Amino acid sequence: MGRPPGNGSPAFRFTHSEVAEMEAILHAHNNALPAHDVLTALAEKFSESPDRKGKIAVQMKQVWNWFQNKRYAIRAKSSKTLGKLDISPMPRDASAPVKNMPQPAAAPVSSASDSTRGKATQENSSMEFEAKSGRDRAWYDVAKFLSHRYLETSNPEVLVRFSGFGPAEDEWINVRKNVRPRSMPCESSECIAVIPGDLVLCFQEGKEQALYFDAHVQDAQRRRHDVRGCRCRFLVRYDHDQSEEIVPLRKICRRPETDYRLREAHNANEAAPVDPQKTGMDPATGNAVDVASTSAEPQMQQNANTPIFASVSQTNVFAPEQSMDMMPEIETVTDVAAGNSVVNAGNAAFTSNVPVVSSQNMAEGN
DNA sequence: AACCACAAGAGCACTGGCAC
DNA sequence: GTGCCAGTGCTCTTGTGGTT
Repeated sequence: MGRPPGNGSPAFRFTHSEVAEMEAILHAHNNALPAHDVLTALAEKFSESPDRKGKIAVQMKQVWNWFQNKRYAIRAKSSKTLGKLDISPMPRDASAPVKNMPQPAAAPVSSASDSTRGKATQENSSMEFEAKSGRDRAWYDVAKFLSHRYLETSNPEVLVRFSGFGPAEDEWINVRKNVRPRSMPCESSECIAVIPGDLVLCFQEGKEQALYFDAHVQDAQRRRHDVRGCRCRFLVRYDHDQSEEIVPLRKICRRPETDYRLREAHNANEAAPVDPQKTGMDPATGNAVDVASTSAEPQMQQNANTPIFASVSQTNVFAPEQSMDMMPEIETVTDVAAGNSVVNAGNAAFTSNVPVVSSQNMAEGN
C-alpha cells in the first residue's frame, strides 16, 4: 500500500495560489468533492499557468487527490477536536480564517510574535483587550466593543468585534469571565517572566487551525540564549483540554500581571550587571529563581485571573469599580448604519450613552 | 557563525474496504 | 463499477541540537 518509490523526478507540489483556489472551491462546495469537469478544468488551468506552462502538466488525478486528502484531513481534524473538547454549540467553520494566527507569508520562519498580536503590541502601547470566544474557547484580540448588556444574573456582557474579523463573527461575551487585558507575546529576553504555575496564553497549532488558549506552565527548561534568541522550553498544560505540550517561548504570550517581574529583573540587572553569556550562567535560570522567590508579590498578581469587571454598578455606566485603572477610556461613536453605539476599545471606556440591552431584547437578539 | 545530522511534520500518491 | 472514506508510504521541508 502507499506510494511507490519515487522515479527520480522532483516531487510535485501545488503552489500557494493553487491551494488557495482549491480551498475556495472546496468551501464553495460545502466541503464536497467538486464535479469531474471542475477538477479537469482546474488541472488544465494550473497546467496553463505561467509557472507550469511547458514544464509540469497538472493531472486531474492530482487535483482529485488533493481534494480527497483535504476533505479527509478536515474531517479527521474536526472529529478529533470534538472528541477532545466539549462540543461547541456553534462550531467554527473549518475554512474560516483563524483569528490571530500567524500568516506564514508575512512571518515566514520567525515566531508567533510576528503575528498580529506581536505587531499590535509593539505599535500600540495603550490598553488592549482580548476576549474568549464561546465558539472555540480560544482567545482573540478585541478590535471593538460594539455594545453591552446586562443579563438577569447581573453578569454584564459586551458585543465584541474580533480583530481581523467582520460582523458575522461578533459575539456577546461575558465580561467578568471572558474579557481581560491583552496578553503580550514574549520577546527573547522576557523568558524570565515565565515560570512554572503561570497562566499564559499559548499558541496551540493543529492541522486546520492554530489558536491561542489558556494554559498553565508546568515546567521550564532554561537554556542558554544564542543568536537565535531564547531557546528555553516550557511544558504547558492547556486548560481547555488538559493536554500538555512542550513549546518554545515564541508560542507563549504572558499575562500583563507578570510585568512586575521584568521590572524587578531589570532593576536587579542594573544593580549588579552580569553578562550571563560570558559567565556561562543562563540568564533565565538565575532571574527566574529570583523572581519566583520574590516575597513581595504585587497586588496585581493576586488578581492575575481576575476579570476586568469585578463588579458592576447598578447604573447604566459600564465601568468596573475595581479595575477602572485598567480600563481604557471609551470613545463612543455612533454607527449610523447600524443604529448602534460603537465603542472603540483602543482608547475606550464604556459610557452611559451606550444603550443598555435588556435581557428581554437579548432573548430576541441572541 | 557555519555546518551537519537528526527528528518531526507536511504534502502528495496510493490502496483496501465499504456502500450504492 | 463507481465514489467515497480511512489509512499508509514516501519524499521533502523545517526546526532543533550539537559540533567545529
